[in-house]
Amino acid sequence: MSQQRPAPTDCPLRVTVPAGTAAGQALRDAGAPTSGPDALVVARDDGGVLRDLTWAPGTDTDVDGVPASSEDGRSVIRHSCAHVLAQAVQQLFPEATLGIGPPVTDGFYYDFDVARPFTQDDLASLEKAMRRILKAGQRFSRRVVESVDAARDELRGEPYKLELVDLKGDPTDEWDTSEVMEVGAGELTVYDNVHAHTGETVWSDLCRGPHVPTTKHIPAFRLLRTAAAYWRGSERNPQLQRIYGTAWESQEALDAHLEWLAEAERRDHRRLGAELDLFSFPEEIGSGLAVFHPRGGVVRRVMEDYSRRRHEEAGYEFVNSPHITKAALFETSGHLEWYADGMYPPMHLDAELAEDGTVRKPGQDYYLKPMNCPFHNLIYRSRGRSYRELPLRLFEFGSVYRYEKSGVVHGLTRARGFTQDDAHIYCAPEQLAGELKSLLTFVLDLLRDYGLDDFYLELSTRNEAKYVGSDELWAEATETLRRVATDSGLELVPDPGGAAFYGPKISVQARDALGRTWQMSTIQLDYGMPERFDLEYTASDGSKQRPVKIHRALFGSIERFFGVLLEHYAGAFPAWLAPVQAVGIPIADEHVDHLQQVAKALRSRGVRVEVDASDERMQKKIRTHTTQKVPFLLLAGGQDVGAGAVSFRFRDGSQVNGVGVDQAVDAVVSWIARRENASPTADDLPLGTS
RNA sequence: GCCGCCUUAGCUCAGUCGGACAGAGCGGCUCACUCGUAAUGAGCAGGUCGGGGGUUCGAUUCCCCCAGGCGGCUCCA
Repeated sequence: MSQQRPAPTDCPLRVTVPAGTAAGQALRDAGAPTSGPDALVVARDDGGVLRDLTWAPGTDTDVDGVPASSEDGRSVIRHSCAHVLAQAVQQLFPEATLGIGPPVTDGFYYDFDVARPFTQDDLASLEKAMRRILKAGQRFSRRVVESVDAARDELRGEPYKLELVDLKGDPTDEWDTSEVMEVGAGELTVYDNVHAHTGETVWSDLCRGPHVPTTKHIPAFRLLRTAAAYWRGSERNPQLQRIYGTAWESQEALDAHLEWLAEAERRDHRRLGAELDLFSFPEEIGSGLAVFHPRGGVVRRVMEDYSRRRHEEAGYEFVNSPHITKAALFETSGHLEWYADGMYPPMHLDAELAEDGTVRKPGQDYYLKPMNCPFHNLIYRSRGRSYRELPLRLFEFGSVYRYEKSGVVHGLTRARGFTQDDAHIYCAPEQLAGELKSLLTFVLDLLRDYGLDDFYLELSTRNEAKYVGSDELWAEATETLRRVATDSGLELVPDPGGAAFYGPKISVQARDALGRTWQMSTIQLDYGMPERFDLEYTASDGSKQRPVKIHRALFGSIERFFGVLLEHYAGAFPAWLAPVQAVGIPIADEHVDHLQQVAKALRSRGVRVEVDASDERMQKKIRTHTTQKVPFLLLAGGQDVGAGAVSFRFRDGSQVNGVGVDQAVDAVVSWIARRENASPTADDLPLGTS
């Protein structure tokens, strides 16, 4: 079921390039491919820097050829393709000025300042113009600009490029120009696109490079969509018009990528949610607020039940807290100070006016909760705590509401109301490392039980503009998390500035069946909240001590996790989670009773089973329940009834006929009980024909 | 929040360059068929063309506002 993007290849070819010889020449002499998906597009020098193939080292240098089909090769193709796009845009829209045009994961974009936004039709004409450019075989020719002033002069019609030139000289600016591969590090370079025959420069762009030798080395591309984007990523800046595209080393690779995109669209949880009758977002309720239908509700309940059980086994205690609270609680926690923008506005209650209209009683602001943790602090504080109680692990499926900006709401994965599987662990400082370690193991094990098994970790560190607490505590907390993360042996990716205001966090990123990554669990360290709420415990020596708090969500949000699993499984949930686990399909009416008996036996053992007694034809029923992704279809006709048997049909179309009813029931029940995440097929269900 | 696009039956979508009873497939319901592994046939019902305002003799169609959605940007406790 898993479908991945076209895999990059790597077929390194290393040669020694003699001083003064072009790297491309040396590689060609060594027999490097010059056409096809493995054709070299650039070279990597012995310092790891990517160079144009025309680059000629000053001394003898070892270089690697970089094939088009490698990750680096693809990036270069995409970057060059972005240039071709920009050239096409300025051909068709001469007034357009240029922003930046870097390669990104699976593609590239280029930003333009244009009089009117691009339309779909524009994309079609731009693709046409780009094909003409590719066909013309323009050469990408690197040129070092003598001075910053010369560059300014050359770029006088390009205000955004000028800004980049000026920024380059300003090391205090936080905008990293190298990241977007636009302006060179030590010097300013321009790439001229040179006509294949006349040698005339057709178009130029300020750019670090490197680039493919000629536009013929961009074998396949597609423009995908248009969007607006703020210049240099800040909403204080003007919005430019961005065009996204993708480019690949071959038509086949492009086609595979487009097919991957189409598969992602087919799996979109919003689409599957409607098709499988799982949930919806009624307009009447409001943006980002879902209702779960019976079938979605079952899946959710099973997900939650299993999680509950595992948490109980791991020493968690279950608590509950209300959805709204007076403002004071979020003043204490700091939410109103730091995150009021993300909260629904308050309800003002209980105010009373006197006869003359003056306020007699001021009233209170009540807020919908965006987080559960302040409530759990109150539970902790409800009585004195002993060190013997620690770690105290409080767990809640807590519904929270966050006023997400209208443009970011997205199905179940970014909602305004959702349920966190939220736990807060209060422990003594010396328990912290051990608790974090077992916590990470617990989290990963549980995610694996739901069928996700490809992880990496992200360490989010302090956002200097938004934090509370002392430097020492942050440093200590961050170091502790880093150690636990490193010890896990998983890949660790830094996320500077990504922490919440009260502490650093580790997040578990999971890759799904399409290779996409999702942030799942978060483990957050918090010294600040215990202080704000003045939480204490009595230590063994009778002294009062401050506990450390760990915030931890495993699914993150139930809704989001539901959406991720739905896409991961393309709607074909594992049998233990499937809303309907088995459907009985009679060949004719006279076989219904037999299947009702089978269904009764299954139901008595906890299986969610239905019998389709409608007067559709059997073939139609098979189709219906296959498209509904039911894992076990149990057919019965005259032969089965006569033999006291049923015939299995699975999602993949495989079948096992004439299985005795007892054996069939046992097989289904045990498959579900084992929580097998694969779809059952004739091959892996142990069924003998009776 | 910002930019662009979109909203026609439960779902997916035609259609109306401002003019006649707004169409199809799927789904639903009814009837017939009783069938061995992905769509049996026939009939019926179902739409204030997202909501409000404006322009016009006339608006589903043009304009404005609002809501909801989509793609991005920004944001993301």
